[in-house]
Amino acid sequence: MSPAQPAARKPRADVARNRARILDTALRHFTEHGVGTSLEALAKDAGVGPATLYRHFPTREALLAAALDVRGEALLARLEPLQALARSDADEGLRQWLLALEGYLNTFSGLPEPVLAALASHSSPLAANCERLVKLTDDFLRAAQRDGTARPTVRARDLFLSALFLAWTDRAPLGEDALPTLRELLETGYSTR
Amino acid sequence: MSPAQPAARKPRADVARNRARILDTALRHFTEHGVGTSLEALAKDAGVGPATLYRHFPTREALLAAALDVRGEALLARLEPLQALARSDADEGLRQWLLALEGYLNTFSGLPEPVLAALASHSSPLAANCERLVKLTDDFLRAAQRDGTARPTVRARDLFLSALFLAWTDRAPLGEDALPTLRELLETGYSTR
DNA sequence: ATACAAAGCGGAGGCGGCCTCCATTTGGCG
DNA sequence: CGCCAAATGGAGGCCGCCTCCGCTTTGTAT
Repeated sequence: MSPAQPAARKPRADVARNRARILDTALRHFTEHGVGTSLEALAKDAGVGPATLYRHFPTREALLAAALDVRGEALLARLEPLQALARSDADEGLRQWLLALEGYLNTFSGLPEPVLAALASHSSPLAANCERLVKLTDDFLRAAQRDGTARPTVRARDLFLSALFLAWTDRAPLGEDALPTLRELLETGYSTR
Repeated sequence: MSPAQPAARKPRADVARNRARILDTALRHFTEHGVGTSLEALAKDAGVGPATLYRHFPTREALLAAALDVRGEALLARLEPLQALARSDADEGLRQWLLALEGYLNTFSGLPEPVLAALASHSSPLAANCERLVKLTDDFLRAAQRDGTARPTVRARDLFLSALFLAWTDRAPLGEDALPTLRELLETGYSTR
């Protein structure tokens, strides 16, 4: 039932090729110039016209979401070990997960902004990605709460936002020790120790 | 010694007039459209050419700093009562001050970004403004620490960043109760209760 | 009052980024 | 090989940033 009655035409080969080129270039440009990089320059560098870029990824956020999915694989690779850790030490597992999350939210400079917007908008291509991460955070949090090492009033979204906050400030060269101190403050806020 | 030898010329009258017009319009535009508002439109609305705007305020940040100084008066008006409160209840004084700070950092939509940048850059027109606020936060914090209601390892800059974070998330329509929960988490992080 | 010069002014225009038509090309299929 | 739908990319309109540069305004000296 999913394909309509007339036999579907095989998709053209250049579509996939162009999509791959664009995504590849996007990863480079987002990494080097941040999420605000010029899409025009990106398209030129990928060897396609602006229209092609916009056809494949109608908005900057759509492209960003696709690029994040690629980078997200690295995060997911770290997931299982952390889950194992959490089973023996829920507190440490949660802490490490939040650190990994912070790193991920820092994948591209300027990423926290659109992520925050996505958290609120619910209709952004990034939203699904974020919700999955909040869900995972919730798993770690629940384990820690069962162990009594995390306060019961804390919610997963709060922790996600805390990691987002840290990622946000990461990019600004504040003092040497500003980040660790902030992490500690937040940790004190959610943990029972 | 401050004026050079030849008698200085009285400054022209239109300079002050234009500056006032621009600043006035800037307050309106920043309030209505956020810190990213079009400076071109702003200039037109103020009845001056773009060049005049840029002569008075060479960068967006300079204009923003001037506008914030105006709005800052409202914050300073709340300062003395809060200081009085802090003398009798340092904990509550600090909490209220941080709330006032959060509100101030939300004066214009999008303000947290440039403020964070200013905190790091040290050469931004906003930097002086920020440092003054950090200094004030330090006064409240020290009082609370003397009273033993604030952890001794916390620093004023951390609290300022916390308020900035809350202001940053304020603008995103997250859940109904997201903000209070976050405030509570941060509060738990810096206080001894 | 008038003339002068310095200071200030604003429009015009170059630049770069965003995004969208649409004429042309590409590639799958018979 | 030829057809045709799908995909492409360049051209171009729009907007915002920012800077010259010729002109006007304003204070001051006569």
